[in-house]
Amino acid sequence: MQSRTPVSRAGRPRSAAADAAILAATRAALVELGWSKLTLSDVALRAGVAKTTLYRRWAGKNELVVDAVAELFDELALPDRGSLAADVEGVVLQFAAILARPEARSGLMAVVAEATRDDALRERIRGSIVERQKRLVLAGRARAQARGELPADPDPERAARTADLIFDMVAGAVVHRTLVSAQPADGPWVTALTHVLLHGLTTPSRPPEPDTTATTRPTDPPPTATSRPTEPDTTATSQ
Amino acid sequence: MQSRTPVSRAGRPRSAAADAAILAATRAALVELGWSKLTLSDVALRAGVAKTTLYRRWAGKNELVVDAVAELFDELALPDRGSLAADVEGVVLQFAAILARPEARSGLMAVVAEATRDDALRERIRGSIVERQKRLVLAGRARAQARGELPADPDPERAARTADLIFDMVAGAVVHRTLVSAQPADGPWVTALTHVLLHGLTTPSRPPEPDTTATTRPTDPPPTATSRPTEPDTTATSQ
DNA sequence: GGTATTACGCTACGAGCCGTAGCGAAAGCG
DNA sequence: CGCTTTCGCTACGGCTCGTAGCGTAATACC
Repeated sequence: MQSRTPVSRAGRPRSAAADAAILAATRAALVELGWSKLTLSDVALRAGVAKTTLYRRWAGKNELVVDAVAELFDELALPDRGSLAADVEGVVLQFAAILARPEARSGLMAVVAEATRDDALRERIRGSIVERQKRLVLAGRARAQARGELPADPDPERAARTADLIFDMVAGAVVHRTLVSAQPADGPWVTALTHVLLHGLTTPSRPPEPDTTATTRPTDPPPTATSRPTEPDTTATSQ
Repeated sequence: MQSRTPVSRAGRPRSAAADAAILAATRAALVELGWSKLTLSDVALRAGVAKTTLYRRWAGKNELVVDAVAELFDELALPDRGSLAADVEGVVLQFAAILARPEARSGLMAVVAEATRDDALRERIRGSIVERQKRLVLAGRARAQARGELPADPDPERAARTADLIFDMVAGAVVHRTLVSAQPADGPWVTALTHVLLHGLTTPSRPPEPDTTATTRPTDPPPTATSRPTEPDTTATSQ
């Protein structure tokens, strides 16, 4: 992550256990305190190490949190559910489950925000998280093309752009739904997302569901579980 | 925003000019310093007001930045370009232009990150920014349905969910593209996004070069010369 | 086993920001 | 003209930051 051991140098080696303890303590602190109230002194205390040890390994809060959050996304895997739509839904649900965890929510968005003014940090995020998970898109596309569900794209560069687009759409939608709209990315929502992604808005929803009532009505996902918290907000200032 | 004036109370009224100066100063500070290094003392200095005045109007950094950023999004408008695809592209390009501004980038994501641990702040964001701009989705859908480009949805609740989904997909994709992938949401990209949104991945966008000019008409930008903004980066990972 | 080298824990420190309190003065309202 | 509220200013305790210095612990090399 932050230390690549070129060869074994002389002297006392760094404790790998301390690394794990620090990253775990960082996630715990993110859960309890969130980004802005998280202090490195507190993380050091939780991890049972000295504050100076933290500064010897990470340049600051940003880099530490990136590494702590990146570990969360390594558990993503591409299931084989038999169809492209099912595969997409499976991955999106996994991604949503990770984003439902508070340490991922506050940590990820905060470092992304910081990365807008720090090129090195942004590259760290891209290398540690984004590029590492783009494999899911590539594998899913390849499998779907093998199944004949997606047209093969002979142009490799164009295919790369499409993969980037898919990643931005899927990851962005889940993040926005979870963090901004503050609603769960649950089964029905993921189904609707997948449908738009594969067939677009102009194609009516899937026809299964030998209905009980509708004639023209395309089936729709069951009603969402959680209702919306409609909180009045005073907005008055324009300019 | 933070104070709704029920009626004109007695006493010296708050300076509206100070409000504008403070919000402008906040945006300027966001550009120069970013979120984490922004201090309220600095904002007060830039705005030419006392620090205590800031605290009399806003509870803290979070609320101040939300209001400062919210003003940026009020300039969004739905153009009438004659077709749904063109309308969508127009709005998305406007949104991308706003997100290209550094004060929007760092400020918006930072408050979203903070909102993960602050329900009141999240509602403030939703009320001040998100819900206020969802009108674009509703208006665009209505116009497209009037044109016959989209099927009308008789179920209002289902229509609302679809509008939410569209908003999450579009806003999320632009945000992810701009802030995480760190690539411009420019014309070609927006065109591809719009195509997937309307027709899905299973519909091939442009056949691999059947003839000279593409068949699909409205606003068809050339395939572009694949600008790769690969930026050099140190990624000097630690000792 | 001895020595060099590095990591670690601990303490202490100046610097900066936070958020609040108190004061006198200024600016509208009736 | 009083009354009420805001404004600018100063000051303050409290907190966190990031670094320096020191003695100690753990390993590699000879």
